[in-house]
Order: sequence, then structure tokens, then C-alpha cells
Amino acid sequence: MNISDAAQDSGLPAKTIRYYEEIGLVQPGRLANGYRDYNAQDLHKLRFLQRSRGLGFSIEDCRTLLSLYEDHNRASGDVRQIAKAHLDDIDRKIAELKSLQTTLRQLVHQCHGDDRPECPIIEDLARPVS
Amino acid sequence: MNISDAAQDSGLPAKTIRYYEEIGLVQPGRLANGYRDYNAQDLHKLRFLQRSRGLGFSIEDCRTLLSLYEDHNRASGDVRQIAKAHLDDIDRKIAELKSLQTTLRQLVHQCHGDDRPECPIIEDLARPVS
DNA sequence: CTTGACCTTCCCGTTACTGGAAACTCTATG
DNA sequence: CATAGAGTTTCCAGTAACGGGAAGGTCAAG
Repeated sequence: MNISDAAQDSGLPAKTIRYYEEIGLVQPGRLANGYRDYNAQDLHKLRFLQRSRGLGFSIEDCRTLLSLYEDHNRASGDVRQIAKAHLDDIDRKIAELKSLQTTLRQLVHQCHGDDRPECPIIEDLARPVS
Repeated sequence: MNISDAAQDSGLPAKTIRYYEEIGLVQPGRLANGYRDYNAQDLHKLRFLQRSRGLGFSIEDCRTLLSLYEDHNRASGDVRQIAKAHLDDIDRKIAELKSLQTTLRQLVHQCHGDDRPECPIIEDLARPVS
């Protein structure tokens, strides 16, 4: 199966699939003409990567998850640990963003947003460092 | 005032301050020896940038905000529009992260996380593309 | 045989810095 | 006055995860 079909099947752009090969995630065979040739296992991996990346795992996490996926003697604890760390990371990011959201909402709310120069937003940004 | 004092005053690393100069955000004068020399206006701008970046505005947004900050004939509507767009962006990011959070929480919850290979997380990642 | 749709590699650009090297300047101390 | 250490300068490379685009080879249809 060539790269555009693999892209179709996995939901990943061909560019991304080539990149994954470059960094050693999925290395398909080659046909005589030099074209990449994806077999069933390659396609499984690509789908796995599409899903893992879609859940926000880093490429390095994906690399580890992929090796655990292929290791039938894996310990589920290893998988869980990675997922838990990622979840904690997401929790932290949400908390940060919510904090920004609260501040920005207030500022946007306070600003008239008209033709006049008076602006609570600018005033906040320009406030002395606390 | 030299760069390390400006860093101290603004809360920005000296490296970052040099970078801001390189991209044309804050361009201080120079002393005879070539050292950067920050005046009061430069310091105001650096503090403004530290605060804007802290609220998650992009560098390009910061550039625009900085010019509005210095434009005493600005329309507060212009400022508000930038802040509102950024807020909308944050809202979207929070929604995305919350969705991931929900999925990951379930998966982490379902996984025993022991020495056995059975793992709902891996199974989910390996599921056929819907 | 040509055209158009593939495929290949290669290199640059993205965001907002951070780390580090080599070299210069300043200040304090002996 | 010499020197050591701290601070400064510029420049270059690397980060994460691709995306865009160029130059050129390949394949199938008409």
C-alpha cells in the first residue's frame, strides 16, 4: 500500500507519515521504484499514532507507547504511568488557562471597546510589576 | 541601566530581552562600550511585555498591543478586539483539553496498572479508526 | 507520446525562546 | 599594574511537530 492510501487509512497527512518514518516510528518497506510500501502492521502503527497524538501524547510518549503496544509482555502499569503523567499535565494546563480566562474575561468585560483611548486592558498590562 | 538590571526590573530573562530587541520590540540605546542602556520608557515596555506574555498573548499580539499602548489616540475597541480574540482562543483550548481530560481520565481509571499486559489504554489507542 | 497525478528527497519556516561558545569590558583585589 | 571573576557582546544551534514548496523521477490513461 502506498503512502496516500496509508494516509487515507490512518487519517494522517502523508507529510506526517514521512516524518514519522524519518524519526524512526514507522519504517515501511520500499518497492523497486523507491516508493514506500505499507503493510498491515505499519498501518496498525500509523492508526495507533494518529490516536495517541490525537489524545495529545508527545511524540516521545508515542514512541514508548508504541513499543509497549508491540510488547505482549508489557506491564499495564507502564502504560498507565505514561497516561497518568499526561493527564496530570493536562490538568495543570487547564488550570493555567482557566486562570488566564478569568483575568481576560474581566478585562474584556471592563473595556468599553469604543473609539476612546481609555482602556482598562492597557492599564492592566502597563501596571507596575507587583 | 544595563541588561541585568532591566531583567531584574522587568522580571524577564536577559536572553529574552535581547530577543525582544532582535525582533524590534524594545530597542535600547547603547553606551560607548557597546553595552545596552535601558531608559525609563524601555523599562515600561519590558514590563508591559512581561505582563502581556504572561497573559498568553502572542508576540505579534504583544507588538500590536505595545503600539496601542504608546498611541494615546488609540481606540480601546482595537485593544478589546485583540483581547477578545485571545480569550476566545483560550476558551477553545480549554474545551479541547477538557475533552482530552475526560477521555484520559476514563482510560486511566479503567487500567489496573499492574504487571499484567491487559490494558484498556493500549486497546483504546489501537482501536480501529472510527 | 504526452499529460497529469502520483511519488521521491531536500531545505526552509514556524513559535518564542534557551543554551552555549568565543571574545570583549568592567570592577575589585593584591 | 596585573589579574581574576563577573558581566557583556555577537553568533550559532536546538527545541516540537510538522507544513509548504521546489526539483525531479514514476506511473497509468488516452
